[in-house]
Amino acid sequence: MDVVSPELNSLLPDEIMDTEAIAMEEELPAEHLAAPPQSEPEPPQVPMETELPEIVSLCPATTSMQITSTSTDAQCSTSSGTQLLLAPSGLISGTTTSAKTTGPAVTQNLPKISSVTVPANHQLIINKVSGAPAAVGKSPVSYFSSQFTKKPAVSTAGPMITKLIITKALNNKGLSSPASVAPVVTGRVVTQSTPVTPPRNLTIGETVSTVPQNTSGNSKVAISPLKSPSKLTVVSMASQSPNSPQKSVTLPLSVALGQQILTVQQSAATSPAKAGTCQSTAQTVKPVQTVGGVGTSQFKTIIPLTTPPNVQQIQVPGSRFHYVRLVTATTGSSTAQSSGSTNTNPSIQPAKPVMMNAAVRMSVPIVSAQTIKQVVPKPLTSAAQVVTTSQTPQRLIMPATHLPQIQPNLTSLPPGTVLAPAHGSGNMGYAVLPAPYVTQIPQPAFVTLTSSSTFSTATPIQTQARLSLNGLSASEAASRQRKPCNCTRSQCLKLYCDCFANGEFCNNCNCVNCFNNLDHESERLKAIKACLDRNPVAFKPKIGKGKQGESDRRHSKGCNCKKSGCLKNYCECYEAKIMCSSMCKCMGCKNFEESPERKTLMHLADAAEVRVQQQTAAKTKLSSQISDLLTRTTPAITSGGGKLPYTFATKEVAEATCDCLLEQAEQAELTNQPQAVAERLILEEFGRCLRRIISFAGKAKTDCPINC
DNA sequence: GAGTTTGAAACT
DNA sequence: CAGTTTCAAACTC
Repeated sequence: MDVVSPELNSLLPDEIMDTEAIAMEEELPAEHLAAPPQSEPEPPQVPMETELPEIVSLCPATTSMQITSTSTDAQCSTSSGTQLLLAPSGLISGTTTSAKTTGPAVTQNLPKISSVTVPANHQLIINKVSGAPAAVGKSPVSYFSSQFTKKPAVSTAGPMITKLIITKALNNKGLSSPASVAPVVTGRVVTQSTPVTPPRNLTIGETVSTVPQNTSGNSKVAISPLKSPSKLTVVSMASQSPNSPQKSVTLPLSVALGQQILTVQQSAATSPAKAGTCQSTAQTVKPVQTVGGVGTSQFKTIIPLTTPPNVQQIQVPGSRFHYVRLVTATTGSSTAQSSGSTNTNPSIQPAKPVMMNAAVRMSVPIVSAQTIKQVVPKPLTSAAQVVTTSQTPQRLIMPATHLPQIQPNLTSLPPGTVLAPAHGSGNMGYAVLPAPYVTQIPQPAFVTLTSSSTFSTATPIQTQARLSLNGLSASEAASRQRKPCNCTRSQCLKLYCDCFANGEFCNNCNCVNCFNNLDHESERLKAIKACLDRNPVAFKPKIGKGKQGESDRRHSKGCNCKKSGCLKNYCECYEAKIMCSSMCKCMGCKNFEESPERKTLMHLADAAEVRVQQQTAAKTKLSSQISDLLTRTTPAITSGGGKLPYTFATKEVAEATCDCLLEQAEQAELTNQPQAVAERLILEEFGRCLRRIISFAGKAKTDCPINC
């Protein structure tokens, strides 16, 4: 599968990138769109992902549109009749049957879609379908359905841009394990389009095993068009014919989630011939986990959930992530959720049962956008295994119960919002995790994605990608992890709480009576809903990212400072390192371009930063000098079997040591350390110098046994 | 670390 | 929508 490089992706038109510019649901007339050319024969298999010469965006105003992919190289195939159901919000689900299969909660009231990538040789027809799934929301739901229709392949040259989508049809029905969960991964897919070139770097190994049951491939893909993720790409729509034996698919998918890029590879015990095709199969889903990487990186964990038969979701956290949803097709009769029942669009067919079982791990280190690195295979053995490692910011996907109520506001949820199926009830439930203020909060993150089928021994491939986040380098992002909150009264369920506001569970915080955790999911959901009721964009990033870079960043709402002059961190603009704008209602603002106070502050900050860098460099240099001197100095004095240690304390070494001590003293002074602390630091530094000298002395002794 | 200041969020 | 209160972070001592 070919994916477009991040650079190319960044060049995409804003219309495509900016989901806000695309209003789907609300702006569209209620009337149905023309029925998709359902009659048009579908090839048994449809390329799962294609290279598109151009990016297709779904325009809100259009009642009916047809998107055609002219690219070749389709790698994934879907069975005929495969449809994409596009939730207004940009969630996209594919199904071969009807709107029934569409998870109501997912497709409902999600107004924006940025773009869709259609399998090569196929046309994507998008229709608006009115009618609310009975079980779903309070208000009638209108949504769009799309259908892939085969189209003549057109060869294309040069890099193509493909937008994200990872899809998997899931269905628990017929599976032995009711608790199985279908993992859903979503994100922007970025692939490099060289047809021949295998996907690089990030890979999600996904093994899929088919089930003999009636599991014609139905795959739904729910994609959140959240702001940043504006680029949405439907990558895979796979369906497998019911009769086809177990087919496996090795399917590389590149997925860029927000700024994060990762390549997804599906592999199944399949014949090579089948490679490159995406097949939806009955699968049981393994718990999905995202594992955070190292050090400061942020990792997220998805906890295995019991899910309702047809809905599986996974969220890939991380700021610019969109929630992706893998929806299991339901058996036509039972589940049928409502969306189908009310559907007036004749083109929509009942969904076929699909089951899926997979474990997914994602590893997406965020670093440089241009850099995509390494793939490290890491098999997952236990379906129930929940992996998580590191320390800090964790993002958990957890079961929730009342999401339908929140659904209408899904579009307001920030990237990274987590939707997870609820336990028990047949109703769709989600845990909603709003994402961070993207532009404000660095998200050092390593997300590991791995998916493997339960029945397959194929080794999942773990990949990593490094992408820049909000213009921050990896080190910056890592160094600016969110602070633990100290909430005492809000139960961490109000926007006062940074954790909550950023869509994260409290972890290692100092809060009191915290409800922002797995144990209080219902309260948390209510709180989220309340926040969204008050402000539909409560979880959206406050600082918009300018098209041209940082200079265009501005506070969406503006500050309201009165006493701080907007030159303290009380001011959200100043805190975000942006200048106040006309949006602000501040008084006595000094946070503007020509402000002398601001310039002074900036200079001081710069000077301080330079100072720190100089000190670090000086210390490093001195250390290296000491080491160098110790290695080069060869005193003539020897004793017995070797040189006496003190003979290494030459004048140069002594001077360098003194420099180190002075440097340490200076640092202590600069940081206003008490004298006692300063003395201790100096002594410790001296100890380190001595150890180094002794170490080299010992080394020299052993290194030159002849002379010594 | 305790107390104060500040402005966003929440409430009326 | 404006005024007030609540809240937690930022800041000061």
